[in-house]
Amino acid sequence: MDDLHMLLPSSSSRVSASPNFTLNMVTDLQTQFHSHNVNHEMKAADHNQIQHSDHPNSVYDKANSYNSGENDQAKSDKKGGKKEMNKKQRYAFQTRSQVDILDDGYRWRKYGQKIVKNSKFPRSYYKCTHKGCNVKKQIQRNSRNEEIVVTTYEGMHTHPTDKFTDSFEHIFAQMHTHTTAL
DNA sequence: CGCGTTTGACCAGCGC
DNA sequence: GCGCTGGTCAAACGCG
Repeated sequence: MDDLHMLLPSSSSRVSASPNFTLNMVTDLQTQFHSHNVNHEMKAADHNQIQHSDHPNSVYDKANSYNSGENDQAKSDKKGGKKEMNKKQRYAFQTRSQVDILDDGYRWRKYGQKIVKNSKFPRSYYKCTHKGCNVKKQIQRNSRNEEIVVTTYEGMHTHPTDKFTDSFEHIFAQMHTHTTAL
């Protein structure tokens, strides 16, 4: 669990020259961890644990019954009858950043924002804009620590990143250097 | 003009 | 059944 609480020092998240660079590191790291089988993958259960560590009455408890798959399908499914849910892969991680928007190499379109209970900050909902890719993510700032941004990914991208093709090793090395446990 | 954001409305699930 | 809450839609709007 410790390795899931990957936080960048705020100083490195505030690289003024290229703020996106560090943020890219954070999000892409998760992907890389996944592909490297280092067990940094976080699923719904882990996700809840994380939230529980911050909010015993986490609103994320409902995440386990999360019901949205492909949007159009989900919509018709809702009308025609419910299906089993809980099938979508969800990955959550926390980053320490001054900005909410993590540029992870994919293009996202914001489709909603909600005030959620137990949080001072609104939760933002994004969809991947790539054609045929239904990945979503939620971004929410931790109400107890404003520096911490919780990002929840749902689904797997069906396409490579639009950018960020630089050598990851360099970034990965830096990430290890800056990673701290909660 | 195309794409992304904002924001109020709507809907479904859940607890009481 | 009702109200609360979270998630999504979609029209209006902004920006390059």
